[in-house]
Amino acid sequence: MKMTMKEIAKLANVSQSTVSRVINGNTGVNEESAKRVLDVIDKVGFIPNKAAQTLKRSHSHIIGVCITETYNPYFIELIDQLESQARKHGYNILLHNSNHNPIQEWESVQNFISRQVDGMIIVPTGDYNVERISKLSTPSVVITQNRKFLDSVGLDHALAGKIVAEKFIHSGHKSFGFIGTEPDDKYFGYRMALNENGMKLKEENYVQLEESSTNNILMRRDIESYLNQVGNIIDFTCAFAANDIMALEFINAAKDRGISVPEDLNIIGFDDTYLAKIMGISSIHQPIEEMVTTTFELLLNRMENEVSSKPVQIKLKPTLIERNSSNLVRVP
Amino acid sequence: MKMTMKEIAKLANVSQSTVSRVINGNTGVNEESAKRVLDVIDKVGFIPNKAAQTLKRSHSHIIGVCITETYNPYFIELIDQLESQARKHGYNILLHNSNHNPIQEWESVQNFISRQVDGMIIVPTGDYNVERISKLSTPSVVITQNRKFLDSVGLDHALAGKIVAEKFIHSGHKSFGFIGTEPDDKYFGYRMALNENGMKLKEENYVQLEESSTNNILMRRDIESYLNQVGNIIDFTCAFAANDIMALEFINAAKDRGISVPEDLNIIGFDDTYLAKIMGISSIHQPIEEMVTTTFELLLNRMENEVSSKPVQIKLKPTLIERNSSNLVRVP
DNA sequence: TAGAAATTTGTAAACGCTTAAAAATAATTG
DNA sequence: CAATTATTTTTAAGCGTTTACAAATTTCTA
Repeated sequence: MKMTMKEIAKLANVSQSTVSRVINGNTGVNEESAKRVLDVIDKVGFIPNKAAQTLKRSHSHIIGVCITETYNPYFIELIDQLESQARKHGYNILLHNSNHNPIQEWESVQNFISRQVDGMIIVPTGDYNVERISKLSTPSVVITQNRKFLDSVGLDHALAGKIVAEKFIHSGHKSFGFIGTEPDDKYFGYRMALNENGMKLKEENYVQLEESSTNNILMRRDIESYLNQVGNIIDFTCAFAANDIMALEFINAAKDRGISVPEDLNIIGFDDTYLAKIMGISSIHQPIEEMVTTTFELLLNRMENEVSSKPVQIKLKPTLIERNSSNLVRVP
Repeated sequence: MKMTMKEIAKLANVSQSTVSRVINGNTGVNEESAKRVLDVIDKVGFIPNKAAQTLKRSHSHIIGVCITETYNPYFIELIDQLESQARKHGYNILLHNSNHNPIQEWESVQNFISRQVDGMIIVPTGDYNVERISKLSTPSVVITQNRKFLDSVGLDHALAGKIVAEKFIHSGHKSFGFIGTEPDDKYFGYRMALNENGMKLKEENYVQLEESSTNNILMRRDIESYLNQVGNIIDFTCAFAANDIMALEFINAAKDRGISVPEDLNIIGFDDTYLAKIMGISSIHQPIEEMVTTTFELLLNRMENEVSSKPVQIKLKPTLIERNSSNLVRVP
């Protein structure tokens, strides 16, 4: 049932190379024999073997994608964009999930190489592998904040922190919180902007979640334990959460203890996923479509033009989408 | 920089076939030459070309996965399981999204074939392509309710409907609603169980959403328009929603009009995604991990044993996870 | 209408690997 | 130690394409 070009050739009474020519756009093949070939092809249903094509042409039209998790809906929107834009450019996606594990990430990269991917798009687990990835001959771009070794596209997280800080200050808040895992650019940008405005982010107002609490049960547990620790008294009237899930979980946990949002507490999330949209949570918008478009521009450029210029770092501007959770009602 | 076996062979002073043997598990190759080869390999960093392997061995160790959408978080958990279980079995995932479009779905299948995938896992757009897929020589299994032409694994949706109906009846409800797109097995199972218990699902209590409202803005709009149509008077005290997003959106829309859940209205969703978990929505649990495990059992069996027995249909049992949204408080 | 030019077709090598079969080498045995 | 047998290595063909090059056919030109 699985046909090869050779058999098509025989059936159509032409040589294999003619069949090949017909398939790849007809250059210099007579109308009539082309038609004969096409007829045979669609009668017997021939589909060319891309493994052979890849071997011969030495490119696969596959792009390897490695992300770090799927729990955060942000990644889903990313996958979605990646898949559809790749298709638009004639590429397929080989999808891997590193689960934040650098070893798994490196294995994925090796796998990509062995599959002769034409390019890689990686949401890195950290800085562990980026340098050696940059040494590879396969072009890659990284979706994240600045990485010096590779083309990268990401959001200006520090600016995001600043925007949130200023929004809170402007609303009249005086005490501030932060909800997240390890301190990152968002956090530093936020804190710095507060300082610049004569405000302070107190140590004890950092609701720190375990890096590994990548699933909601653990995340909620971390939040509960914070709230217990402070005796259910939240010292801040507004907080910036490192992603929408955290924002939502915190809102829920607070609500269970009689603290309501936005009346007693303002919250701004991050990513602007559909979670935020559905639940009316203010959030920093990540322009995912634009990020992916840019990613492909960089990648296709390297792939098609074999350029080996200095890596370029693209930082997109965050915007604050205001919804109900940061509507000052009576807080300060 | 990209090495081939030939070059490794030269560097290690052996023939190509020896290199090949070393790579594929050493059978009948002398310790010493094996070591020499291995040394060269890890010095120069050789990674075998899988396109060539695929061509020669005529299998790719790739499984093609085609889903219908990514908006519903259910699919994400599915992708996640699919990817990790595939990897566990030594396969990679080529991911496509048909966006509910049968034409795109068929293109994906063709693409899979041309890439010599060893198997396909498909969440079908409907019945459009299943028959011709079953005619292909590549084994496939479909994740959905019963399909006669292919191995399939899915939940017993009718039973899910029945479980929900009985739960509502048992709680003392007298008037029932349904929120979903087109009528499906869930709906029929729900309605039938109601009838069997002397209850009725009124036509006007079917909150019908557009099939295409696959993104939240449209879904919310459909709900709003239903509520406006009935003058904000909801005639039912409990409703079964075809997925968790619909459940959540309906709860939010109702809440905005002063109808609160579970006090005035009980809601049970479907899929038991993390949305339901985070928001405390009762939901019919889809045992995704088990579904995927079963899927791989079926697929690997066909792939490895080349069996061509009758397609088997596996129907898993749904379970109701009760949370706050169906806690009877004062409704009937 | 012969010869040149243009078009169409076919032949064969190559892409990087695996593997059956042949060849070379080493180990065993009477 | 020659003959067998067992082990290790190499040779070469082939997987299904693409493509440079040569060969054949058609079309044009004087």
